[in-house]
Amino acid sequence: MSTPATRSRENTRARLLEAAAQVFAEVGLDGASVEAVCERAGFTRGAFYSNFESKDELFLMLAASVSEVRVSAVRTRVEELTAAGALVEGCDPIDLVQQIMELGGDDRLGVMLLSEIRIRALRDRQFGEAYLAQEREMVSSIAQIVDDIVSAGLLRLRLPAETAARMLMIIWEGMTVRGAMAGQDDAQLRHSGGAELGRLVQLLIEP
Amino acid sequence: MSTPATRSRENTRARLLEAAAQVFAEVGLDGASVEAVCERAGFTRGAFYSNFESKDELFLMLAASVSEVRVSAVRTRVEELTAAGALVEGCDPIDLVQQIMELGGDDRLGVMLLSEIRIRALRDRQFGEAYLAQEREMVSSIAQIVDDIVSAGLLRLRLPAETAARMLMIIWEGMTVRGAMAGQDDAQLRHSGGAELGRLVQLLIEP
DNA sequence: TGTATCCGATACATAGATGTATCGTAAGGT
DNA sequence: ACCTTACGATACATCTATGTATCGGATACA
Repeated sequence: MSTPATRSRENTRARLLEAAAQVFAEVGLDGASVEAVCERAGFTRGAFYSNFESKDELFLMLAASVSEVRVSAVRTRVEELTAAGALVEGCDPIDLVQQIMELGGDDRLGVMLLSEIRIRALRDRQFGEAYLAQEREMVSSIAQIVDDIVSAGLLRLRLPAETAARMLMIIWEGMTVRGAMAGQDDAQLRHSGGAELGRLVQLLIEP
Repeated sequence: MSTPATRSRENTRARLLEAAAQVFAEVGLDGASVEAVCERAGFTRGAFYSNFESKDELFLMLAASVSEVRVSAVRTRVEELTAAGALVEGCDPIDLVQQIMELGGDDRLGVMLLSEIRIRALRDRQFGEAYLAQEREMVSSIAQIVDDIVSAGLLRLRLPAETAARMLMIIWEGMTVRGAMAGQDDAQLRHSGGAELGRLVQLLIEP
């Protein structure tokens, strides 16, 4: 009766979104034909237009999904760490930051997809607002745990927590992107980016 | 005889390159048709294919030109500052960094074009190498002046100059991109980015 | 088993982009 | 003044993507 959203329909949409994530990452939004996405998902365009209005609508949904996943991943991780009492005397702040940063696409394709989203945010005013809003959420989640550590008296910052968190995010992004360019595999990518990030952390905290 | 590269031919190529810079920035490499570029330049596609082999070739030339301009702009500025003896006792390092960073496209379109180049660097291995190489040049130019300041005994760094320079570049890029997203006009863009950059500088130097 | 419905496949009409081949014209040499 | 060459415009053939309209089959329900 009231469409319980047929099981297989949801599945189709999910597969199309997944395929789109890959194809968009590989060749870009404009470079990707609807057909290419469908082919990757194992469908024809009939399935596509039955589920989405246009390539653009699909992209917006995908971007929203990616954002939501990233933000909530960071948030739950922060909550876990806080609840699990990881903020004890001997904890290594560099390690903590890396643990948080490692969530969220730092594989090669993930970086490319995020870049595609970022460039869309640059071109599309409205989309840009949403992108920045989502980023502020992430920053504030990170700032929160930083603040918790400071409040616990484990260390002191040379900057406001928000500012520090923003810098961490930007440096993290910059390093992952450059790592992906150097064609390193994912493990190295994580590691080399982490090294630089560690230096920034040492910079941020007061000895 | 030996084609002295007719005056008007060089001019045509320049106009096409300039138009391409605009159009690529606005709608992206894949989103831009050859025709759109030609129209912007006031030509038809006949002129285009008479001067370039493909859109891709044009893009590569444009990217090379942009890189070259940026690197040499920074380099000559560094030389100017060094030669002019700007590294005196009372100089403000924050100001210096901002002066250097302000060169190189920090207008809205410039940011978008650079992003387009960056994403290409992510997708194309060979191009990525070139991109990173060019960036290393910039970083080392910046590191040089930082080093000069340190050598002059005006201040001390908490990090190697190269690392500091890299962080400066990344933060600068991150801030300009986010500024452009917020839809600020160019002046504000420069300013808000500069503020954050200033904080990083204060972080980098030892009090 | 019959039937209604939903969903994805197929076929088609259309639009837009690409690249090439040809043409006209303006500049330069003799 | 004539001829040649260079350069950009025009016209055309091809290809690819898009979106829609229609069809076929599976599934749910009686």
